[in-house]
Formats: sequence, structure tokens, C-alpha cells
Amino acid sequence: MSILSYDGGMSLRIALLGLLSFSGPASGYDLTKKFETSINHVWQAGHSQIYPELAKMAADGLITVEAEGARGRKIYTITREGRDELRHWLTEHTPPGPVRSEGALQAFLLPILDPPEALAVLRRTTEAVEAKLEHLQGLRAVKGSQAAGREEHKLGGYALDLGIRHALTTLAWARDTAAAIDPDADPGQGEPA
Amino acid sequence: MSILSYDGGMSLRIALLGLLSFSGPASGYDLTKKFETSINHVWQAGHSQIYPELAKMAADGLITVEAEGARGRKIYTITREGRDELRHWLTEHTPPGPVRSEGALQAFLLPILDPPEALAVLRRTTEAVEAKLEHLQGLRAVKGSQAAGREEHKLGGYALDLGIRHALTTLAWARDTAAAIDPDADPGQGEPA
DNA sequence: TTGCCCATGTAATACGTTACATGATTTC
DNA sequence: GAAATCATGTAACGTATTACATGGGCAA
Repeated sequence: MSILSYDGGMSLRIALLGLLSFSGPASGYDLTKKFETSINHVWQAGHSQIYPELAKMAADGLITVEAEGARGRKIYTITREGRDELRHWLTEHTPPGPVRSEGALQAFLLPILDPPEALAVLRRTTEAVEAKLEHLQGLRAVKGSQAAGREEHKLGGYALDLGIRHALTTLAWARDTAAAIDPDADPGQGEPA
Repeated sequence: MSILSYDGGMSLRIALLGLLSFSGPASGYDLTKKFETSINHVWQAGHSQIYPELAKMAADGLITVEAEGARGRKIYTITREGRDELRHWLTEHTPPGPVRSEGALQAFLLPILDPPEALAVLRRTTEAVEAKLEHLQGLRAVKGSQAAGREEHKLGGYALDLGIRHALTTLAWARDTAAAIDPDADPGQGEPA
């Protein structure tokens, strides 16, 4: 896992470097909070995964403990090597397409069910995606209301847009698929393709 | 991990049950091949994960070895319990939204890069997604050319549609995002929103 | 008889989740 | 002084990837 020859599976590291790069020095606790809020729809990690990873990253020279705050709070700062690693991953690493989605697996297996059951599954999917969509749009509203001059709201903005578009696409798919399974079913809104 | 109280993380099991349910009895080798081809864009697993899982599923009574073929080939058949488990997961389990996407993580961190680098990343993303799109459309063409009366081509058809729609959505996002970063950049095709 | 595909497994390692465990500081 | 939050860690377990290991059958 050297700085220049990377193979895969270090996304947690990259996410942490990204947050430290953008928001400045932070503790493991701070970063855990940011995982719960801002970056949550793109990558997840709990504190039990974050603390050991920070220790490894410090050992690898990607971050350093420049200061210690109250009650043992360790403040990590990204190093030059850390920034290089982050930039390298962003510019050189081509991610594998989105794989391993339980939702897509349900879509895949949908023909196993008979029409009434399949339609019920699609309704549940629609509800779940609508809830997610509202959540993401709420996040966007928060960003929009932040001080206009600040740059911070930009981090994650493109990913938010992408997530919203994907949610809308999934809703359209569910509507059209329900119509294909049963043309007489009430699509709720819109019209099938 | 009883049959009725399920929490999460048994998607591999479900995928195997789905394939066995739809295509009839098969060996671990057969199922590994199907993972490489048909179900690949939705869930992945190699033989080293599949063989032990089949053994556990047999121990749990979800499948049985009804026959043994040439050179130690074990033919698994889904049981009644297996079908129940599969149907239960499909109808009752609400999957968590698509999480942990390296592509979305790159989108999230894009503002860290300066415009020329960010645009280069978006171009690479576009190329990768176009390749994936072609692959999926190829799969759909194969399905379309199969005997019309057969049902088999239906398994996976809805997921294929969903995958293609998501790919198209990602392409549109990349185009619009590039235009937002640099309005003078050549978008290649189409016009920004 | 050499090489390729069929066919099945295990081992080592990494990644991720849940639960366990501890203690300091602030707030009511 | 009780409860909530701050703050950091480890342990146990499950899931996933890569590499290692073995042997049968068939075709050139």
C-alpha cells in the first residue's frame, strides 16, 4: 500500500484525508461526526473503524498529531504526503462502477414473484427512495442557506446532486416497471414511458 | 440468522437462492459462472466465497445435494425452506439505499481539485460509464434475441433497465457538472441544464 | 503428453459492524 | 449527584478478495 502503487480498498483513508484537507485539523471524534452528517450518503464508517485507521495513517506519515486538546483529544493535521496521496487517488484512480446494491438485487430477482407481490415490493421501494430524496434535498437546502461567500458548502455539493438525480431515476424506473407488470395499476403520478 | 428474523448481510445467500430458484438445480461451478455473467452488475462473488456459502446453506436446509455429476460435481437443488427464505427477503426486507460508492466519493471530493484536474476526472468518469453502458446494452441485446416464449430472459431484465438508466443519469450529471466548473469546456454532446 | 478447462476446496488478509469498555467534562 | 455528551479505544464476528492447492477429463 505505497503512496504511488495503489490497488483498491482505501476509500476510508481517502475520505478522511478529504475531510482533513478541506475542513482543516480535526479529531477522530470530529471526523466521526462528519461521517454521520455530510459524507454519509457516499461513504460510511463508525468510530471503531475511524480511530484505528487514523492511527495507521499517522504511522504512514499521511497525517500528524500537531496538537492535543482537552481530555485526551488528538487533533490530526494532514501532511504534504497526505495531500499527495489524496490528489493522486482523485486524479489517477478509476473507481469500479457501483456494485453490490441490495436494491438492484431485489430488482434483479423481481420476476420470481408473482405480479401482486412484485408490485408491493415496488411500492416499498418507491417509499424508501422518496424518503431518501427528501433527506438529500434537505441537505441541499442547508447548503444553499449557508453564507454565500464560504467555500465549505461546495464540498459534497456535486455528490449531492448526483445522489438526487439517481434517486429521481430510481423513482421513474419503479413507476415504469410497475406499469409494465400491471398496466392497470395506479402509478400514483406521472405517466409510463 | 434464523429463517424469519433476518437483519442484513445475507445477500449472497439470496442471490444464490434466486439463481437456483429460477434456473433449476446447479453446481457451485455453474453458479460461479452465472455470477460472472448475468448477475454480475448487481452482486459479485468468487468461487472461494460461493463454495463455503453453499455448504452452510445446505447445513441450514435451504438447499440439498440431490445428485452428483462427473468428477465430484455436486448438484444443488433449492428446498421449500429455501424458497420461503427467498420470498421472505424479497417481500419483507427493505434494503438500505446504495451506499459506499467510490465514484460518488470522487464526486464528493471533486471541489478539492482545481478546475483543470476536476474536468479531467469527469472525463475519465464519462469514459468509464460509457463503457459500462455499452456493456449493459449488450446484455440487453442478448436477452432480446432469445426465444420469445422463454421466461428465463426476464430474470435480471428489470435490474438491467435500472442499471442503464443510472448510467445515463451519471453521464448527464458529469456533463452538467463539467459545464458548471468551466462553462467554456467542450461538453462533447448535448447541452447543460 | 502437454495444456486447457472443469471442479472444488482452504488460507491469509483486509474491510466493516456491533458490542464491550473506560473515563473526563459539562449541564440540570 | 445524575444524566448527557465528549472522547478514545479494543474485541468478536461476519463478509469479501487474493492467493494457494489439488485433481479429473478432454483435445491438440
